[in-house]
Amino acid sequence: MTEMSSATIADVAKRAGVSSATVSRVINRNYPVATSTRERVEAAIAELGYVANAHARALAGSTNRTVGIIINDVVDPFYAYIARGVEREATVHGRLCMVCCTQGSHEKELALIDLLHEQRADAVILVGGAHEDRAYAAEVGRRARALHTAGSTLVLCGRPSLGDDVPTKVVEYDNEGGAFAITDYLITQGHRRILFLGGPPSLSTTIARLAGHRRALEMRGLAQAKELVHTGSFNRRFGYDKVRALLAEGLDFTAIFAANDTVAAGVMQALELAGVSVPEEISVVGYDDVPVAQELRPQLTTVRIPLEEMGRQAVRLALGVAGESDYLAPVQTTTRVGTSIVVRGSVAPPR
Amino acid sequence: MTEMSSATIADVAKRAGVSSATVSRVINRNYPVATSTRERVEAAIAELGYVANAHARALAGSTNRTVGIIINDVVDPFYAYIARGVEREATVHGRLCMVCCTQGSHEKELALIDLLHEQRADAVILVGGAHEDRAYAAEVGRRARALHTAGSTLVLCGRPSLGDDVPTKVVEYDNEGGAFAITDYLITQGHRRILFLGGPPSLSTTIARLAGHRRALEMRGLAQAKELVHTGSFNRRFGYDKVRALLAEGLDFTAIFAANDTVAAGVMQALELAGVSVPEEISVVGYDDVPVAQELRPQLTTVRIPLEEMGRQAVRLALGVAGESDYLAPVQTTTRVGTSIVVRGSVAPPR
DNA sequence: CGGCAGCATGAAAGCGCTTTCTATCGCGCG
DNA sequence: CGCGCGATAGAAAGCGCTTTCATGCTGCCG
Repeated sequence: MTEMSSATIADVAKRAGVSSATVSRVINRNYPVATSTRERVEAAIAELGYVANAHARALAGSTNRTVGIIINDVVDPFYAYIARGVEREATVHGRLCMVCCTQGSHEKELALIDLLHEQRADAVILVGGAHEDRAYAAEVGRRARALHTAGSTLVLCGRPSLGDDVPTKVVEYDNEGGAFAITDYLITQGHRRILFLGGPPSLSTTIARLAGHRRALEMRGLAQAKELVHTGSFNRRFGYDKVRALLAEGLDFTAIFAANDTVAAGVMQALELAGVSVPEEISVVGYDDVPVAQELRPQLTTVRIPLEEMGRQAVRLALGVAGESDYLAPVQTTTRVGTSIVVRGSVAPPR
Repeated sequence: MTEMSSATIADVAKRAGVSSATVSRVINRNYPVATSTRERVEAAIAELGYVANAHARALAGSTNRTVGIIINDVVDPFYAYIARGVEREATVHGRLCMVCCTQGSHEKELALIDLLHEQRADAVILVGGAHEDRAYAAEVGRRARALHTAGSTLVLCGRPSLGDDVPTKVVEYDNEGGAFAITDYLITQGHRRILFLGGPPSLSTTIARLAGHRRALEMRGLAQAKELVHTGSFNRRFGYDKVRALLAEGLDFTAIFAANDTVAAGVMQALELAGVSVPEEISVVGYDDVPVAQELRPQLTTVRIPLEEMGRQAVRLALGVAGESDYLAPVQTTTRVGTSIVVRGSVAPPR
């Protein structure tokens, strides 16, 4: 309590009158130690306020008992829910969780993978859609291999695989299917002219959602009007601005499929301001089912993604936790979770 | 790339035909190395895909270049914004950020402080109000001392100091002042019977907000009606249920001061359902100014806390980043950030 | 009563780095 | 021409732990 630097295992050993090996065994409970000795050691630990040094441990042993997660932004609920799943599942497996944010920068993302590798994280979980970019993908691939060589795992969570020759694990959700389902829902409600709004055009997430949307239109024999697709970004502002502009220019549509709930919130605000009632005049749907969907009035019909579950799956996959009956199966490398529509009050048949 | 375990500094040294000391110096740039040698070493590093081992480094050197933050829940915006500040400021100072969640459990919180201590984090930041509990406070104090002894720092962020004899640093916000200000605002608008709703009664946060509320009432010479104070919890459900109940029982009030924005959201929902218009019939205010405040209709008048800034300050304080001109001042140990009212549309004079 | 399981403990070799402390080389200066 | 010094590089000692291997001891069987 009074010394300026922490007690080491050797200090504890001296105080308890044993060797450091014995102290280590008491701490790790991985080897029989006489009860009396154990008690003496435990007393010494308490008296000295000894706290093990995780680095020395990681160096001597092998694993650091840590998992890393790389996301865009902790404040964004989409990422926050996944992070929560990762954190909780990591805790279940006795791991600490290092959360890193890229703020959307590829460079930072790559640097963070390296940093987490240096920390010898048991797993590095990369969350969120990826932009199409060969050079970038190659860099990620290189790091996946390095991690693999070092006995760790890169998990892609919510983005497509890098190919069979890159040693990653992946947790997917049915992005395309959700978009298909909700578009089809809109169509069965009678909508024919549906505005697709938002999402960075080169992001895998946007591409998949748009693909599902188009497939539904095609299946119902509807033409895909070019003027009805406006990609851009995932923020609220985009939804707001775009709807105001499109309304002003008099574009004809009866429903809006916002690429995510945040965009939908902007859309609803613009509609409110323009005096357009939802769902009577215009129907609106979103994607993700984050809390804002339930704050909106009317509440938003959207596609639910089991975000927290994805986070949990990512760490299970990485840590190789056995699934149901796969003790003979090859190591599992991909998990896919489903999406589902959540019907609330923002959709009605067109007038 | 093909070997199964990672390359070490010794491998790099051998490949470059130098000693490991030289490799270390090339990596750390903290000692002159001839250009030709440097280039040879760098080439070897690239060829081998060498990645430093942060544990060996932390063990040999001293700091782990890591800060830990302990919060209730990543998904809660109150914590998420603080976490964002911590993460960003940590990044600025070249630190990695370990985020841990307690889910409200004291035991888990204490265990996490220990875990972060084991990881030799440069700082451990404990976020959020604290329950009054002497035994618990003593445990936290013990850990603060242990951390201090080990050369690290425990930072209390948004909770009161443990006393001068406990070596912590603290980042406060003017909790009481914000509550005072917003209550006074309500009073100057003409409200006399203000319902105070929510917040765990033994939580420091609730206590401070309630104190500010009471001080404002007193200052205006208003009696504090006992039936107008209902503490409980910080969740939406509480606000919803309580308002429904109180409305049913016919309690007389013209404004509601929700202990935080989340409770206010529940309050607004209950009011909406009961057909009570806000702010015409009842005015509502909240606390925190998290995003939901702007989603509500009408938008919520509330107290803004510079959450992200608090997170940043916590890191700066812990890392001892020099403030303005304090190179002669004693080490700074407390920072206090202000709160301010944000006026939106949820308040009007009573009828 | 001797010897040999078998349990409890200790000694010591690393784990992969950083960092003194030395050693070497070439050169300028007296 | 010899000496000392600056500029580089290497040797080696840890950092605090885990783990293998060796050892001492108790006690039981023959």
